[in-house]
Amino acid sequence: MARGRKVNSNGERSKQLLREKAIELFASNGYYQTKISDIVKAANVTQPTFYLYFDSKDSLFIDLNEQFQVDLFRLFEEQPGQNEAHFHQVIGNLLQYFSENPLLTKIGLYQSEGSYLVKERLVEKFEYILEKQKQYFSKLEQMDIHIVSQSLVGSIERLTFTLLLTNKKTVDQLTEELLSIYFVKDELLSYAT
Amino acid sequence: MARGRKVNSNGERSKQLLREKAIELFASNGYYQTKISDIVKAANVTQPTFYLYFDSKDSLFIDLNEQFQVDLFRLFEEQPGQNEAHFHQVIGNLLQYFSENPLLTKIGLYQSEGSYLVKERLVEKFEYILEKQKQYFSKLEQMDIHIVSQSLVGSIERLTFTLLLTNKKTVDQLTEELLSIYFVKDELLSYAT
Amino acid sequence: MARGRKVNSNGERSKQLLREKAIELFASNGYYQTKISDIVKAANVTQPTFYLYFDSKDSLFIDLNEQFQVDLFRLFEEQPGQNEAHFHQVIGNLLQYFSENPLLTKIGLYQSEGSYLVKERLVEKFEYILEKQKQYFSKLEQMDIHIVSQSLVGSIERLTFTLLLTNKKTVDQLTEELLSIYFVKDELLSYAT
Amino acid sequence: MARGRKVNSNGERSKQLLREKAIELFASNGYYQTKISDIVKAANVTQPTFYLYFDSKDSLFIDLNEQFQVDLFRLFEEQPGQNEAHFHQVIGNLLQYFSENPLLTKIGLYQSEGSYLVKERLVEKFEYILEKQKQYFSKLEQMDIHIVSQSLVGSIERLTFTLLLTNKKTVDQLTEELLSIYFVKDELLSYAT
DNA sequence: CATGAATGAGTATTCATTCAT
DNA sequence: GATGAATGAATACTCATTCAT
Repeated sequence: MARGRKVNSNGERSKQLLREKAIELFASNGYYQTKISDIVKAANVTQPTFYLYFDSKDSLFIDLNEQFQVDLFRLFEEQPGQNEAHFHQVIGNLLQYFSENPLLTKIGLYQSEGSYLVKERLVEKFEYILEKQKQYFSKLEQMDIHIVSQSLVGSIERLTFTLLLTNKKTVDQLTEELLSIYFVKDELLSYAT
Repeated sequence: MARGRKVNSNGERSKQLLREKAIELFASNGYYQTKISDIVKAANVTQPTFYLYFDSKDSLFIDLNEQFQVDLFRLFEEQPGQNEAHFHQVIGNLLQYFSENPLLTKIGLYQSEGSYLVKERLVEKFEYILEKQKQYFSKLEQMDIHIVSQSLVGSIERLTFTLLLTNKKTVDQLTEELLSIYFVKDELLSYAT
Repeated sequence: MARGRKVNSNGERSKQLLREKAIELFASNGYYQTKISDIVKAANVTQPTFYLYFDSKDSLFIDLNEQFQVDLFRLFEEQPGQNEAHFHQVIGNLLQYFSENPLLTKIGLYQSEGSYLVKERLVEKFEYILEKQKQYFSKLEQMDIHIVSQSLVGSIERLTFTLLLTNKKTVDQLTEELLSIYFVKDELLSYAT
Repeated sequence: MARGRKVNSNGERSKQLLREKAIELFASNGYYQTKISDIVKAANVTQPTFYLYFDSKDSLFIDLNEQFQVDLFRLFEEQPGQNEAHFHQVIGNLLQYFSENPLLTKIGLYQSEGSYLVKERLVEKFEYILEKQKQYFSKLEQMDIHIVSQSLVGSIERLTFTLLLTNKKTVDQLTEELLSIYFVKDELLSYAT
């Protein structure tokens, strides 16, 4: 191919394309098995073009992770009222975001070596919320909130990857199921007896 | 310079040593960031020695994973009686094994790209057991067994890595907690009401 | 994004600016460590603009060297009279030029791979002059004119870079000193005895 | 070529060969125009072999320069007696070393960016010696020792490259000539009168 | 049994240069 | 006159693997 500018080329578009292809490849193959050469091949440009828009393979990966984290924790900021409905909403929002951003989620929650930090932060968020919800769910009172939070994050992670991102279950289905595992309301429990 | 067999050297010992060092390094650094040169350095032998005992980096890694899987699923074979105590025991056995084999567990459940297969198999095992236990836990009847199993595996994985392998909680503590999250017995529920 | 001619832009000015920045950078960092991107960044234009005025990095560098050489050897053309004062003047002129064009001097005498040719030509010039001055300096008669010329060029080069271009000594000081090293007049020598 | 050890191969020999070829290439082409690929081609090995023995292109270059400097300044340590003959000897030793190590000299005195430091140190050495020799050479008394030293180093450098390393003049010839330029003894001067 | 020595095949990154606008 | 966008060709360096001893 001749050197120089392509006909109809547009920088922002190229950058976006590279970013998208990188997300796809990182998500499915992981960091180490995704080569710059793969990314540029997928975007139909040459290697120097990659470096026109990104500093390095590493910095791009970090960028993607940061975007994921910013998006994710913004979900916790919108606090409506600390009532019993809150939990339902938080989990729903999380799953909704994962479902809308499956590739970024795979990267940020799976592939990244820093994903454990994200999950730790999630655990903290849940602990905070659970503490406040104790009153509504008597079951919680006899349990270790920290352990429950960790378990919950584990559940969310797994359900997301195996059932949500594979489109086997919907956000709503999983939200309901998670709630009924973790937050059987007292009244509900009584029905069982 | 001197070459050939070291004094006091012993094939089986070298192999074992290499294997141990490989496990340590794979567990803490992952597959891609563990180099053969690191392994042999840690075992104090040279690179060709590695190939004397293992076919390749990859095959050793696969070996380790297979060992983990064999160990793991043997735990499910010892079926005492399909009573209600069974579940408690299965989870206890699993956590016990993880706790006794932390490095192999990290490799087989985390670092390996094939770990998702292991977890799928775990899910199946749990589904099978859960189906049988339905009678003892009325709560289960209204839930999707597959989802519960997936969630349970997620919980186990996370609690194992964050609380068990870090020695923050004991096998018993986590087993209890897991049971009370997932299998509140009917009688227990009635206490809450 | 906006493209095309800048307001207030002027071709000759851009070319001059690029040239100046190139001289600065080549002088301080050398040929290989000066990138086109550095030059255009310093001149606040884009890379294609560079190629609007210069054929290539190499050709610009060659240009600069040629300018240096033309300037330099023009100094030898103005031959007033072949008297004993001539030498003093030639050296003074040289140092004066170096002092007034420090960057070009660094490039033409140091950084360029062709600088050895310049110095060879300088040596020849000095040989020619020295030959004629032999009569005035008996000391020269017993010496190898070629070697003395080479040595003189070495001295000039070094004193220029370490003392003249660093402003530690003036043109006059160095001229005097060089003359007293190389051309102790016979009368002066006799004073010493 | 097949992988693995070559017949009759010997590490020390390979390293030495690489070093020699590197010296040759750095000396004639300079740092930037000498590629690792050139060096290994000349030594008839592959690129990884280079890294078996050297850390990097840069570190090898630095190594060579350090060797040169150590060698060089060792010459100043053997101080026989601080008499008038000393100077003659020091210059002779220097030129002798240069003549015996032409390639390393080219690298250490020319090609290296740190060569200016070496020359500064040489200047200091000469200043020190000159100061002590003042008594023997009345000519020196009226001159600036620092300038004379700088000039001397310039002369030595130039004569070395143009006449000594090209085998146009011998160590002795150049030593004599340098001495007669810089250190016409008082008695000698009187002959001229 | 084990080592010293070497290599094939990558792999990220850089830089001068060029085309389309 | 000048820019945005892109590329060809390097280039240093790495790593798993293998041969000869």
